[in-house]
Amino acid sequence: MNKTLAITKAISDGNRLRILMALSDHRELCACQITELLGVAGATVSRHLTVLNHAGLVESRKDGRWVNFCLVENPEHALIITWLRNSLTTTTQIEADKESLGCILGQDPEDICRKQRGEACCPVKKP
Amino acid sequence: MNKTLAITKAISDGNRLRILMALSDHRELCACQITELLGVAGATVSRHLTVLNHAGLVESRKDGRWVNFCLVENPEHALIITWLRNSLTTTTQIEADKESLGCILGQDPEDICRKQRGEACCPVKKP
DNA sequence: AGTCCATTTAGTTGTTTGGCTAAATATAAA
DNA sequence: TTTATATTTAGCCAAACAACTAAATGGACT
Repeated sequence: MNKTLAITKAISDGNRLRILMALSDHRELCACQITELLGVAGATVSRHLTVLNHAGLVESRKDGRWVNFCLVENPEHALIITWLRNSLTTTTQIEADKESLGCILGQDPEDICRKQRGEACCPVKKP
Repeated sequence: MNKTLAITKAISDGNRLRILMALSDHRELCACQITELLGVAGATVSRHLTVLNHAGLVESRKDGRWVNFCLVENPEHALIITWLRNSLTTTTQIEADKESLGCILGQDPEDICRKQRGEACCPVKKP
């Protein structure tokens, strides 16, 4: 039962659901893009990603200083991911996130990180 | 997102998963039978059932002093219930529960409640 | 009415969890 | 090597939660 519980606990938090939906729309996102989307501290995002990873829902791929995350393609998870997509795609939060992600993907990750540590950077568009 | 979160939070507890699996095997169970299965205080079971009810997963039917619970048949929940059954039916905990439930259903609920309040289950005449 | 009793609600306690900041780690560039 | 920086880990705090006991509720019975 522990494996199942790891998954149900992993999906019982709003920010983690937002991460899963973002990754189900865009194959791969780096930590700073997810941080920008959620608007919480990078350390907090990292911990959420660890929870999702331990549940087997998300995996990471290192690319230099950057770390990219994507959903694990596992037939055992197909039902639950489908159910989450069905339940969430029409919610205002997830629709707003989809819009935000459009902006975020249009920016250079370097600029995103600069902004996140409080430095000035190129104009930022927000919906 | 709140509706979805109510469901994911509801299924993120081991005892509540046990309740859901029990109800998916036996159409209807009364509170004292579930209490007997889980082996925790009746008040605790009542709270778990309230959480499941608020998430829309479980409904109750009063029958005199007794209260019977069953799964809500809702197409929106079909996927998640199926996924839970797939993930859990082979776990030792749920298999043990299935066995226990066989015994519990064979007993008179009156006896179950007597036992739960500490009386001998097959009343012995006192001098 | 009065009693019994299955269940729920209140109130308490110890644990878990999600957030933060600051320090540590690991990689790239200078 | 030294510096810069993206991410993770550690440590802290407040809110949420699951368990318990005791009190309240509501139905059935005499």
